[in-house]
Amino acid sequence: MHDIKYIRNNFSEFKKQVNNRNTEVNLDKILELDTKNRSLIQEKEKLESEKKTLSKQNDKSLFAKSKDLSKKIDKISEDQLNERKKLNQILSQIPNIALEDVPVGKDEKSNKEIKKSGNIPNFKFKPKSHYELGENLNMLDFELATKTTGSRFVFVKDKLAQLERAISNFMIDTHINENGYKEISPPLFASENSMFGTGQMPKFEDDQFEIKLDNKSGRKFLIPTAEVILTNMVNDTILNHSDLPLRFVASTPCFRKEAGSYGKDTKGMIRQHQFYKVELVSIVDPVNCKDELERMTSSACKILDKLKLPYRVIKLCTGDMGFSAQKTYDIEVWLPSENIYREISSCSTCGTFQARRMKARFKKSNNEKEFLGTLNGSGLAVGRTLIAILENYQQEDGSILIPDILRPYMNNLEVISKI
RNA sequence: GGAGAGAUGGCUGAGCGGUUGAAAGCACCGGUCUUGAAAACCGGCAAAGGGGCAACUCUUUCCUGGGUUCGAAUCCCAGUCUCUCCGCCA
Repeated sequence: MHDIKYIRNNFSEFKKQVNNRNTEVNLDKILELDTKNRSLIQEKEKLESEKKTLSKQNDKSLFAKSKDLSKKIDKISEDQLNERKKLNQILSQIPNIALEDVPVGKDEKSNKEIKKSGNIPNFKFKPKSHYELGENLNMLDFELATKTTGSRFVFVKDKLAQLERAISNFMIDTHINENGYKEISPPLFASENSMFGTGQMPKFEDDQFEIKLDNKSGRKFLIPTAEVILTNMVNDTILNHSDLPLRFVASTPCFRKEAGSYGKDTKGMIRQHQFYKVELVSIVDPVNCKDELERMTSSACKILDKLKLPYRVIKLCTGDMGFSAQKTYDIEVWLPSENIYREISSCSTCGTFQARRMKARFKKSNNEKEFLGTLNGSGLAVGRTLIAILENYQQEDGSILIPDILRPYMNNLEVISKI
């Protein structure tokens, strides 16, 4: 959510920056609504002030007049609330604006590669896809999932299930022991308010799974990412400056409808309705957002380094970033079967955009309150890491070598092969 | 599922129709004292929004939404959430 004052005072600049974000919001309407809203407020307040004075006099002869004022106030108040509602509706749909160093562009073609790391494996045979490998091992079962559940789900079995768990534990351990994150095991349901806070709602409601608890309580949604629940830990709070930075890590299932991606990545477990992800969230003094983003991204890269998987880091352009992001690095891992890099992590700073929606603030030394900076990143997507290991560590006979660093998590198993 | 209790500023907690935006304590900030710190003492300290270059000023807010009243944190109704007890339960 943007500060209306900022919009008012920097309108043309703001408009230009929002247009870089591929949105079709009627920004001129904002100014109009804002002006209307404020003039109604002035009218209302003038009458309220009058009424207050009358009331204080406690004089019977003035009661009728006061009652009359009340009616007028009610009327104006209703109009004003109406205008403000319309204004907020528009404001809540405007994406964050990008930092200066973010490339301007319409789609992924304008993204900039900024780092490449690791060696692309040179196979003496034609590398198989992760689903071929997994199915041949009898350890990935898509058909079974179709039977029990439906499309875009998978059964991971036996040693691959163990490997998946190992990946997740290894990532968490690294982040808590080496990168200073605190482990959290959060709820997987989020309230509508939390979904609003991080920006999933109202604009992206169609991507979310709503859960019906009962008829009484408020709306609940399965988290599409732990970012929602971890970031909202500071919802409506005022932290002390000395509490900062807060760094959280959680490994959770994530649930997404993947609406609008029909026909995309239908084979394999690249795009599922449910997947595990290790998520990193930082809550910081907003002046530190940029540094924290670098730190977070390198925390995520470190995982790939340790797994010895080849990857590259991409700086997303304005048109390709997520709704709440101010700047985003995607980390892409090499997939031999596709001969391309695929996204395995996305690290973003949101500046104060989410904090403003959440009313998440901190107290500065002079007691002034300021909105917090929030960042989130995958560290990493567990399912996709499993895919990357399958494909990059495959051998000609279809067995999978286990990366050294994961062996302690696998009872020192060295290779996964068909039984 | 049944029965109760509650929701007040960053926190704890008074107030229960008319200078109450709200006592008190804690926390925090400034100062005195001290070589420095602590303690003690003095002072300050809610938020959001509107107007003004500014000093400043106005309005709203005591869970949310309605209602009663000239006037509501205080009374009434509905809702949400929290807690306790009973039942059920991984």
